[in-house]
Amino acid sequence: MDRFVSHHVLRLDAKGRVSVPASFRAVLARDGFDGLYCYPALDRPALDAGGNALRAGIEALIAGFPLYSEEREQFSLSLYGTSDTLKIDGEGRVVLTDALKTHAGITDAVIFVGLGHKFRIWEPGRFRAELSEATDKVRAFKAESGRQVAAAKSRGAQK
Amino acid sequence: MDRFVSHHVLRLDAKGRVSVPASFRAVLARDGFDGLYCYPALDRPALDAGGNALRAGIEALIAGFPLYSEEREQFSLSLYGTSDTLKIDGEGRVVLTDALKTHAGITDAVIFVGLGHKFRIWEPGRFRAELSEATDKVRAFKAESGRQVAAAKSRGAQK
DNA sequence: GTGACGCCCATATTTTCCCATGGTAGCCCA
DNA sequence: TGGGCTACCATGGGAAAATATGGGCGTCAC
Repeated sequence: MDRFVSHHVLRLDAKGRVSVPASFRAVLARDGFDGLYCYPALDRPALDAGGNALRAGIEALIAGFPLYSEEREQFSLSLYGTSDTLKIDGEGRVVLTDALKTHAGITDAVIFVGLGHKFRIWEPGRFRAELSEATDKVRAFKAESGRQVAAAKSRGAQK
Repeated sequence: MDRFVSHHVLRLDAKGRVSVPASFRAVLARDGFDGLYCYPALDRPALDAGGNALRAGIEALIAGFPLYSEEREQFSLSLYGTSDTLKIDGEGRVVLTDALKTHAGITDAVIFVGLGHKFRIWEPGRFRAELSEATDKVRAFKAESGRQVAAAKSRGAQK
């Protein structure tokens, strides 16, 4: 497995620690990253997290802008400036910073959600809303492509 | 054989394990996938499952959207976030997660139905309902085609 | 001091691995 | 053709390993 998949609910303990799901840790280990690269998601109350692959992607994005350009400065600030590299303790747990927890509204439990090359950390209640919205979109997309295929076929048949 | 065909009813044991039908395991082995890629079917109370082929299809769908686009984020969330890569034990059994069982209403038995490149897992009662509905549709379609052919013939049209 | 943090150990589950058993389908040989 | 024989399959259960979680304690900064 080299992809983050599935989702897991985990609780924070009294010291604010959370276990990173074992399957996600396995992906991080394969990726050769010791720690957890984590930053607030740009446009939603959640956290993006991952290992080298995620970090390299961001680096590439920023490297795409010319040195000293305004965009580059802004992207660097917004992405690097708010990122943290969290330590993973011997038991596979991390401690989220206050800034991260505030951004996602996290208090005593979180959901880790695999997105393939990275994963996202949510406050459980907010996650459910987001998931059902995304699922509706995918369902609509599927229904739409079904109609297009049917239409293409009937055009072919008439021809 | 490199296609999932036929259907098999199997029971869950006290630990929640189910044997994957041997013929399906053979297809998975040929596909070179160690484990079972499984997720809730979008628009019915069943589970879709398969190996690399299935997984690659989903990956291709997601890769079709630009990185960081809203669609990509939502598709990843809904598809990867609800997928599981189940381990297959030495005897060819898997354990379905609670989320998967809930989606399909599975309690103590399931039916595996081959669909060619993937297969579907149902709670047996729901499958029977789905099957009879599908059969009615096919029957109606066949009757309708028959009428069209007859009509064409009566007009004297030739192929 | 005092609080935050890193590191270590404890423990209840859950999961994984291994071995056992009964049933069945196919096969071989008389 | 019929009677075993064998191989494989679905299923059951026990024991070992891994996981999530809780807590103790020393260190370092302030």
